[in-house]
Amino acid sequence: MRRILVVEDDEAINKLICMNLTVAGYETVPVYDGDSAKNAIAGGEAFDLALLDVMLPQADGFTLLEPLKVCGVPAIYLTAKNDLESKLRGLREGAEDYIVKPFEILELLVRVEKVLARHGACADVIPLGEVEIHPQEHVVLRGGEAVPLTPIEFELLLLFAKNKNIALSRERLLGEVWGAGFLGESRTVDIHISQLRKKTGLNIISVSKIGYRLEG
Amino acid sequence: MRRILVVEDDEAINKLICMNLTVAGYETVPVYDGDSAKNAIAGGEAFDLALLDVMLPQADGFTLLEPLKVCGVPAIYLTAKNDLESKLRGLREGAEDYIVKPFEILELLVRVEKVLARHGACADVIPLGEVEIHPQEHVVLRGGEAVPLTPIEFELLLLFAKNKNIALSRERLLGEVWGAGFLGESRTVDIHISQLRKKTGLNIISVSKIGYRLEG
DNA sequence: AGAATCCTTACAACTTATTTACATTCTCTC
DNA sequence: GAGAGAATGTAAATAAGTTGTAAGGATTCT
Repeated sequence: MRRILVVEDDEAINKLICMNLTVAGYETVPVYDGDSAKNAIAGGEAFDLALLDVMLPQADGFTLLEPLKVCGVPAIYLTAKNDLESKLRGLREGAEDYIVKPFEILELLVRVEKVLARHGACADVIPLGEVEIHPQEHVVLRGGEAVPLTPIEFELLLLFAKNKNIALSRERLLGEVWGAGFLGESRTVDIHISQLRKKTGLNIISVSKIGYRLEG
Repeated sequence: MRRILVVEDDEAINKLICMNLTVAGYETVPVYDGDSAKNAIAGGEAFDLALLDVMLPQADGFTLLEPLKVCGVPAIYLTAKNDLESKLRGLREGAEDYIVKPFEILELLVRVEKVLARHGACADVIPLGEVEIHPQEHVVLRGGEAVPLTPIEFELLLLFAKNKNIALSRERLLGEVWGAGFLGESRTVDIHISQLRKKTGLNIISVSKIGYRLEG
């Protein structure tokens, strides 16, 4: 799910925006002044997009562009004034788009959609401690280094990542990774788990008589 | 120098736009109705951007989007009416931006600049290490030397270039390069990959059981 | 007809999966 | 808490499956 930072001091407008974005299927993080916005950005939470009011208490919208750029988060400006100069400044300094209030909420949604589509390709990582899974690339990194995983190992890891801290039975693992029709009664699952542990260093715990659980 | 197609039936506005773009250092091609626009687009002249009035004699602006998309030319819509529905339609169907008349010429210039900056990287040349793809000219260079690629090889390469570092399944490759209805179950994809590797020297990695990934 | 391109076949080289086997750890009862 | 028995960990061997690529025949384009 895409996370959108909404920086807007007018509470009513902020809520309106967040509500509509939520309905449209986005996760929103509302923030009401420049400093809180800075903290949110610096705080390590990864956002896919920021909506920025230009006129803010404390830091104004423009000063937020720089830290956002560093993190690779695109921004759309909102402003009450149809002021050419501030439009130009925003766009020139790296904002992806600019919308003048009062705006139609639908137009906002479409512009959000477009900006996300343009930036979309790169926002797909599952972090797991020092390990990162990149499903699109079909690549797993450990401390920045690529870990060579076989197809079954990759599928297994993905399944564990999606069910962190949940015990998965051998039957379930066989069913989801190998497919329904697996015959040979054996220790197959255990061997692959062993390999996964060795290669990724992840804390995959055996749950006696049941199966395994990824702790994290 | 960037070439911009200006499609606008109002002669005064068209001239105004062209003049300003020219001063800003662009080459402009003014056109005054939908059919002439279609001809210009089909005529093989490569444009870097199109400014499209929505309300045109003959073809309306929307019908021009499709041929532009095929050639990879981004578009900005211009319209006299602040009409939400047409805005949404334009953006959804692939326009890069939308400007409502009367607009400040400076804002137009900045938005043109931004769209060109976004497309600049991918429209003309796609660099891939010592290999360069020129999509418009349908040419691939390796260390300055032309590499003779067959049509399928070229399409494959383009798809990989657009999805650098993303694992593409054989099914996806077959679907996008060969078209939906490909029957013969076979090793066809692998053979063409093999050729591509040999001809371009690119690092196309096999992703076991899945397909291939271009690393770069 | 000639040339280019594409697909299939075929087999070698390589990668991955499973089994076997034994060491180790865990669990549960007494 | 000790010990028997069951469950798990894992190395190595074997089996199964995938991929690389050369060669040849079919098809289309010129």
